[in-house]
This record gives sequence, C-alpha cells and structure tokens, in this order.
Amino acid sequence: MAGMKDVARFANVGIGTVSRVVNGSGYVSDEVRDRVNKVIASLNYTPNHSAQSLKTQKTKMVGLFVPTINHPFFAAIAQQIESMLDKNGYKLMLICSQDKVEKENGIIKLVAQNRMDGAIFFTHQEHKDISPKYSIVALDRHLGENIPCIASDNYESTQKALDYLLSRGCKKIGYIGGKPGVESEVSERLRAYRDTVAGLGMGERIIYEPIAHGTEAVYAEKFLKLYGECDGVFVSGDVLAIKLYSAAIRSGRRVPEDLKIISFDGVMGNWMDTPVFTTVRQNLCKLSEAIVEQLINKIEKRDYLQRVIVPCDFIIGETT
Amino acid sequence: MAGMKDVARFANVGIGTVSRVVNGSGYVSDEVRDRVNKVIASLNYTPNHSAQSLKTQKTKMVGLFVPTINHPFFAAIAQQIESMLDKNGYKLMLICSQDKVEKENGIIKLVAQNRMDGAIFFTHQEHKDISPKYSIVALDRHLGENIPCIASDNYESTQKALDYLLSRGCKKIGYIGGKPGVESEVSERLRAYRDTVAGLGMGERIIYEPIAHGTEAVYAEKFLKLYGECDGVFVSGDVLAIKLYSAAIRSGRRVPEDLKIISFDGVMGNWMDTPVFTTVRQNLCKLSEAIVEQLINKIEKRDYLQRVIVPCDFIIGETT
DNA sequence: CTGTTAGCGCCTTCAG
DNA sequence: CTGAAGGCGCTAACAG
Repeated sequence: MAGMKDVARFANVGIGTVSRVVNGSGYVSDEVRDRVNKVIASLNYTPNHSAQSLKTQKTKMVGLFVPTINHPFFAAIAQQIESMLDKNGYKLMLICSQDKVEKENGIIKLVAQNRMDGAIFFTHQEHKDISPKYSIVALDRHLGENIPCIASDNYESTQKALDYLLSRGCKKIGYIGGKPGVESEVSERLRAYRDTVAGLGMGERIIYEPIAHGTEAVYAEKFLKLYGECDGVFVSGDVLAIKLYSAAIRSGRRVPEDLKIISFDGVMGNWMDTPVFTTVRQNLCKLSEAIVEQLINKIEKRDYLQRVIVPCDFIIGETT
Repeated sequence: MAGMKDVARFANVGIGTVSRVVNGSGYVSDEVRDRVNKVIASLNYTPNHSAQSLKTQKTKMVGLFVPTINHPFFAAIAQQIESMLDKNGYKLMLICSQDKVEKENGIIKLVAQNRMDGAIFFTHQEHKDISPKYSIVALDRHLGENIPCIASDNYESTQKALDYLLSRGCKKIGYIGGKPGVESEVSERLRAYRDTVAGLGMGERIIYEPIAHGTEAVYAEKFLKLYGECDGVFVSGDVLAIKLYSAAIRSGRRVPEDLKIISFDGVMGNWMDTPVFTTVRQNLCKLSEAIVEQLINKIEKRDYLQRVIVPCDFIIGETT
C-alpha cells in the first residue's frame, strides 16, 4: 500500500508538500500540485484514515444507537440520518442496543476510545451522568444538561389529532401507547390526551405500559377487550396501529364506521397500503436535519441548541 | 484524556508493561498487573482506537452496503448482521448507497483507506474489478473470483412454492419480480418458474423489470392488467406481494379464492399482519451467520468458502 | 512556496 | 518478567 512518503519520493517533493496537496491546505505551486496529483493517481494513493485520526483526533464518524433497526420508524429515520451525515462528510456506525443497557453504555467507551466523534441516541433506557463533554444528541429524550434533545411537537400534534376525532363525532376516545422506560417527550402525547378528554367528561381509556417491539398485538387485543365501547382511538406508533386495526377487524368491527383510528409516526406508507391510516406523521427529514445539525455543531465546537421541536404533518387517511 | 504513559507513570512501570496488561499479551506478574489495573480504573483509561488501528492495521470495523435501510428485508438482515458482528467483536458501518454507483464505489476507497477491515455488499449495481485482496462478501451476487457469495436456495425454494400452488389447483400461474441490474442469484427464482411452468403448457406470465423501491404498486397494477386470468402468482419480494394483494382486493378479487399469492422473503411478519402471507422465508439468521463467518474468515486470513447456499423455510399462510 | 521535524498513542521487538 | 526504543502514516509548525 502506497504511503505519503512513496508519493513524495516519486514526485521529488517533501512529504509536507504531499500533505498540503492532499488536504488542499497551505500554498503549493500549480506545477508541483500537478506533479503530485499525477503520482497520487498513478500510485492509487489514499490517505490512511487511522493515521489521520490519530493526528487530528477526529474520526468523522458518528454512532447511531437504536433499540433495533428492524422497525419501520428506526429504519426510516436511520436512512435519513445516514444521508444527512454523508452530506456533511461523516460516516455512520450503527449499533442496535436491543435494549441491553450494557451495549448502550458502550457508547461512552466508544467516544472515549476515539472511535467516533459523537453519537445519536434513540433509547428506552435510563442514562445518568453522561459527561457533557461528549457530543451526544438524543431523540425524544432529555439525557441531561448540554445533551441536545430533538423531538416532534408531540403535544400539539396529538391535540390536533384528537380534535379531529372529536370533529368526526367520536364520543369515547381511547389512548394506547408504549410507556418509555425513561422520561421522554413521547409522554407528551399522553399528556395531550389527558388534557383534551379531561374537560369533556368522556372518561379516560388508556393503555400505557412498556410494550416491547414484537408484542404489540397482545396490547391491541387487550385494548379492545378493556375498552370495547370506544369509537375512536389515538395510537402512539404505527406498528401498534396496524395490530389494533387487524384486531378490530377480526373482532367484527368496521373501521372507521365503528372505530376510528389515528396513528402516530406515519412511516408505514411505503411498505404497506391497506389501509391508508390517518396519521400524525413525524417529519423525519426535518428531524434528521436537526439531529445532525446540532450534533455536528457540538462536535465542531460551534453553538448548538439544547432543544429543537419539529412540527408534524397531519395526514387524513381512510381510518377516520 | 489519560494515555498509556500516564498509567505507566502512576503505576511506576514501563509503558510496555501497561500495553501487556491491557492486551493480556506476554508475561506480567500478578502483583504488577493488579497495580496497573487499579491505575487504569482510577484514571478511567481506555486505549485510543486510532492509535491501535494505525499500529495493527486493523479497525475491527465492517462496512454494510445496502441500497436503503428503509426496507423490511434490509432492515431485518442488517439487524442480524449487526448482532453477529458484535458477537465477533466487530462494529458495523452502515452505508446506504441509494443505488448511486459513486457511493458504492466509495467502498473500495474505504477499505483502502483502512477505515474498515472488510465489507458486505448488497447491491443492484455492476461492480467490476474488485481486487480480491479486499475482504468483501456479497449477498446474492457474484462480484468476482474470491468474493464469497452467500445466497438462499432460490431455485429449490421457488420450485417448492410453485409445486404448492399447483397442488392447490392453480392452472395459470404468473411471476412478478424486480430485475436486478446485475447478474444475481435472485434470477434463479425466475429460472425455477420458467423450468416449472414450461413442461405444463400453462404459458408464461412474467413481469421481470427493474422495480425501484417505492414503485412496487405500479407494477402490481400492471401485472393484474396484463395477466388478469391468473389464479396464482409467485411474487419475488414482500413489499411487492403486499402491493399486489392490495391491488387484487381493490379490483374485486378474493384472495386466495380467485388469486393465490406466494411471496418471497418473509420478513414482513413483525410489522404488519393483514393478511398472513404464504411465503418462502429466507433464513436471515443463517444467512447473516454465513455472511459474517466467511467475511471474518477472509479478514483474518483463514480459509473461506466461495459460495454458501442457505435453505429457506416455506410458511403456509392465508393467501393460498 | 517547500522540505524537515516532532510528535499523535500504541504495539512490539530487544535487551536487561 | 520488565523497561526502553522504534516506528505505524500523517499533520502542523518551523525554518529556509
């Protein structure tokens, strides 16, 4: 493998000159630059990234921590994030924590080890004492001082969805959603639900428990059994919504005639299309943009925002 | 950030000794090892990965190239691969090529740059002249000599699926699937279809064109329009199968009474469940295992297989 | 404008 | 069993 000194030798220049033309830094005469570039091409030279990192203390790599990538929401946003990072010259290291705390804690080590410049955290776990010196941002979670949190406008969007359900004539509206293992912006959805139904005397019908990915169907059934009288339901999450829909149909209900369903997330559209859900769609593009922007701001020592809220889109489908 | 020499100084030992206890290599007296470990803990020392890589020429990192991660099949297998790699002490760098050739070509550079020890290739593009000295394995694709190819037993599984359709009484069986941009094991499915229907005088009903992710519905409609008389269809891919199912229902057909559908891949189960498809399920676990095993064999200079074929499972659902 | 030099943090002989 | 020394490939500061 050709190294810088090989290039220098063949081009009859010093090693520093080669570095300058490779990095486009400092002054190099056109004539010399040309010569060096030719040698680089002919030798098929590429700078060794480990050496660069060692020297500069930068890896141009960002870690993405998700519970699992095999979930429509995480897959969709990971895609966007990878693309945003790429635009900014960063690579993505994917880590599926599978909700294992040890694996999530590895993150700290990974940035301490200088394997990545920063990390993005999608987690259900508790994380205390993340040193603010590390560049970390979180989706939906407040991990601590100086850890930027990016989230959708969960409260307002949920409110809007519920208002829509009301305007469609619903009298008994339920809520079903997973309970995060940790304080999270997602709980704003439940707060909006409570605030909204409270003044209406329609009573609360809530399922709010930890729901592992893969077990959604169980809770969907449970909801129908507990709150069979509902004529509308706000579902926090696409997968759950689909399971609820199926369960409702199986139980002989008609959607939307007997039961209106609104889901949150809105990422299933590409993968299936029966039915088209009415949904609060998180703006994954804007979300990723904000995530990557704040993260890189922090990595590159620029000012960054502690909190960014991104508005959702409300999409009317066939389930209301 | 504490470095090795800090540890050495505090522990009153040489820097080499520290290295030895960190790596568990060479001889160190228990007494000294203890002392060093204590200092390491108290200083919160972690070896700098860039330095290690520079020295050892190993990054313990593997690249995964997929067209997009926002697709049930890729998301599902990426999850498995990440897990297998983790077990083997490797990290995963995710690159979504979005079918951009330039981005895919970056791979070569990435391993040349020493950013990763090897790579896994899921691609629709052509790739010539990948030097066999790089550690690369491919799913479903023959990228060249010394590039291991891992694939499902596409031919046999398709044959089995078609036999099942026949046994269920189908008289006019169609085939719909995306055409890879490059020679691929996936085309074995079509070959099996042709071989099977050939001797039966039922005529070929085939859609086999490049189908971009996101445009599946178009081709589903097209299939029904072209081959409305079909009573059975083999669909190469879950997403396509779902779109075809929806289109069939919309057109007034009953599934399975009027049209029986078998899909290939079998990864949608977790994400939706209406209906449960009869499907040839690729064994993602075994596939990932084989991929990672051959890749690491090659990276670590052990013998490796040029080709591994993994059997699929045939799952009978409600669409036949 | 260009060559030389001194490390970045670690691993690995090589003497002791 | 342990310490010292050289160098992995590159960048950045410093003389020319």
